Amino acid sequence: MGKTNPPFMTGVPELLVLRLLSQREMYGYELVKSVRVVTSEAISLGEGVIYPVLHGLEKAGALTAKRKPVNGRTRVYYAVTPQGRERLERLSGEWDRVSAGVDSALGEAGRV
Amino acid sequence: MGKTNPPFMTGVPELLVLRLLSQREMYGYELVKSVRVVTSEAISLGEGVIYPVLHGLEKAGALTAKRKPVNGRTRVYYAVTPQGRERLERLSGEWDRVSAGVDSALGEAGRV
DNA sequence: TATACATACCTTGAAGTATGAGGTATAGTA
DNA sequence: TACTATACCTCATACTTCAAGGTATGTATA
Repeated sequence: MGKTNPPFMTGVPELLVLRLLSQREMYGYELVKSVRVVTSEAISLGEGVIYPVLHGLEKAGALTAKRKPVNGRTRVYYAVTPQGRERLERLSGEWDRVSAGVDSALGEAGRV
Repeated sequence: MGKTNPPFMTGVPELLVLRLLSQREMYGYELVKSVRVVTSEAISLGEGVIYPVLHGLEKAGALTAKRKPVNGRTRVYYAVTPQGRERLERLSGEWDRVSAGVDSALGEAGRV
């Protein structure tokens, strides 16, 4: 259903999640809202995107999970591991390379 | 086999092809080399990427193809249609939105 | 002559991944 | 009572890049 493979989004959720968690621990639902805020509403990721990313990164050893009961509800807080930081730096570098390349191409010889 | 779904690349080949062809007609093999040049070697797209994109865009009405024999070899020159220009503008806007969002998130509160 | 490289087109299989919709459950509010 | 916000989760789908391999001609080199 829904449109898959939207342009330019591949890898973005993982990058944003790692970036946000590198600043402080957060739980999934919180990340969903934070992404909207830190991207100035430019990017909005649903829970169906965030949770699978979180689980995948935990499985890969980039994150650790910690369950905390708060107000009768359970929150799962995630923190970045050293491995996760390496991953963030690698991804971040990739992003810089690709975005610089595209911007360079778009900028060539004036705008359309 | 080969690594698929590389981060941040989804939609990039299409954007670059449309952008390059919006400046002048080119043929596939030429586009392969041009992409490397205009992205300052940051992005390199193989023929296995370029040709399918070209065929897809032609089928979608964004490009027109014109066969020209040159030095005994046949070249297929592609040109952007008005529809293709709309597509370029739409894609270009998407790129600006997403990249601004990511850069904003990466820039928040200092680098890692 | 033989060898290699550049040009120029093409197809195919594989594999990852963002998305919307749907599902469960509790707490607070109108 | 009903609705909204919080908070977790799964699933099917379909799209797309990529490497590798294939064909064929022209040109340069040994």
